Amino acid sequence: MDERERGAELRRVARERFGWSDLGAEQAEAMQELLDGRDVLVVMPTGSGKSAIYQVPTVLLGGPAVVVSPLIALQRDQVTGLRDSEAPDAVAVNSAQSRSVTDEGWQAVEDGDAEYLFLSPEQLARKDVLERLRELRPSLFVVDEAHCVSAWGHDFRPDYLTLGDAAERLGRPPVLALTATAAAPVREDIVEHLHMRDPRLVTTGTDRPAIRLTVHTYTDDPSKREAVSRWTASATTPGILYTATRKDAEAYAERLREDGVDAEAYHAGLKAAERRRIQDGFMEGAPAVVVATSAFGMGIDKPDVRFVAHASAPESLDSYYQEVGRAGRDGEAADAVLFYRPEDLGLQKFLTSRSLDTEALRRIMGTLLEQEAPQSRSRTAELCGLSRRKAGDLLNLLEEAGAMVVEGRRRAVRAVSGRSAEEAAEAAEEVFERRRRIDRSRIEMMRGYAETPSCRRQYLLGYFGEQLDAPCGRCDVCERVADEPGAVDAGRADTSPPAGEAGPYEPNERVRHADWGAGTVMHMEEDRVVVLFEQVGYKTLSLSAVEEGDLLTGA
DNA sequence: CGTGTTATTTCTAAAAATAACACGGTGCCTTAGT
Repeated sequence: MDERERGAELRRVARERFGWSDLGAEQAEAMQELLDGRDVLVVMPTGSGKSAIYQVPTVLLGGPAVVVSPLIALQRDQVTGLRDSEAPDAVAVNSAQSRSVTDEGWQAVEDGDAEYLFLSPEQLARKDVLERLRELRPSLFVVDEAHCVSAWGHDFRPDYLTLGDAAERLGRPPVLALTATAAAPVREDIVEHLHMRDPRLVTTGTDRPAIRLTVHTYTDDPSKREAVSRWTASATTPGILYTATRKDAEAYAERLREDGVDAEAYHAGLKAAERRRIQDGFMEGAPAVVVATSAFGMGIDKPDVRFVAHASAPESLDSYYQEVGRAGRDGEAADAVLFYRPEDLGLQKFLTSRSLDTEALRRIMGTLLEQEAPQSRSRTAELCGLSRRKAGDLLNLLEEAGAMVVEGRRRAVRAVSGRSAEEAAEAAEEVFERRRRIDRSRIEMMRGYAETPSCRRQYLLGYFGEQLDAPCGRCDVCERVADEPGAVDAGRADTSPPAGEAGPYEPNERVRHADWGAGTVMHMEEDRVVVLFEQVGYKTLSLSAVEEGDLLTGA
């Protein structure tokens, strides 16, 4: 079958089985690549049909799709959605349903009655689950919300980092990673840890022009709180107000209710039933405002959210834009407002600062070096007297440092010879330090967005590796410039280098810094340049200082 | 890292300043006992 026939076949299945009359160019392209057996990384906004990209090819490939999904609630929604359609059925395997439901699910997939199997990364860390999956000969390995690999894998949910091994143990079908937003370091994390091979990148672009971007800056906490409450109380609903803590979520919700707003707090400290009630209610229109920590939002595809406000800044622009992206999916105007106080970033610094047990790291490496044959991860943990969880974290670091490899169908771990435990541990510490530097620099980019004197959308898109040639005209900076007396180009915050007069650096250009090594230019402003360095993360440099010291050279 | 609460101190007994301390986000899973 040539490419054209396959395209027609894809469209026929999409129409007849799923009721989709047409496929987007990017959707079709990604599906074709999968049918050709290639790995694909898809970066597309939620609501643009990312799920279709695996659902349609699965029908043609003749084997079930294994779909990794971060939340059980999300799995449930997806399974229900597929059951209610003409499309093939789906089942989930997780701890929240009874044993018999899970057994029936497995049976349905084994009998060919269901084509999609949803599970969490934790399920895929289980030997029995992997073996059962391998016998199913899956045709696709799909990782939904793939930014979780990067956002959660390094600490919160370490099993995200071993998904690449899981894919290999179940027969290594083509790997598809799906996410709405992913800046360069996040994409690299995804590709590396899912062991993607020469992946095709398919993206529709990150910009959401209908969302108006605004930042309000405060010097003290009480006036910020007052402003947040007032703004939210008078905003067009439905909307989401994000807070940094559970306590703040409760406090703001209370205050808004006093002001007559139908608002409810949402965070991970609530009972599951309560969370479900609030989320379902919000989808139906009441409450009109959800005041939430970052626990709220994944999988929420409500078209008419009119605002996403932040009572304080999150730890990265990745998280910020992920949350902001829940506004205005219907394409109508929506607001993204950040209430900013520099001090708020202190909490984010705390939350992202994990510590490393260097003694345990040396112990586990020493144990690995003593082994004559490769051992399983859990056996290694046992030998060192560490929890499976902690040993897993350390092994992930050692693997990234190249001090340990995972081999064979059983994915046993083995030390790489030629280095002492001390040397290997130091290399792993360096990997850890590098990540910490990058985490810190991501916080600094959040600061940079809040404090930029130029167009916010240009800054934001530059962060995601995309270039917006002219200032957007739909952010507070652009609008402020338009209001200034003597504004020439009405409505444009044109602080970027004038067109035609090329600045010294171009976005995406590879550069090298005397101290920080190799990097990529992300964003240019009149007198500053933002560079993403491989070893130290994001840095904002003054152009005059760069030129004076000859700090950046082409690479 | 910053904030709010509690404990301690202080040019010596009532109040105020300072120091010490606790707290802060995201979800799987497991399994015994109602």
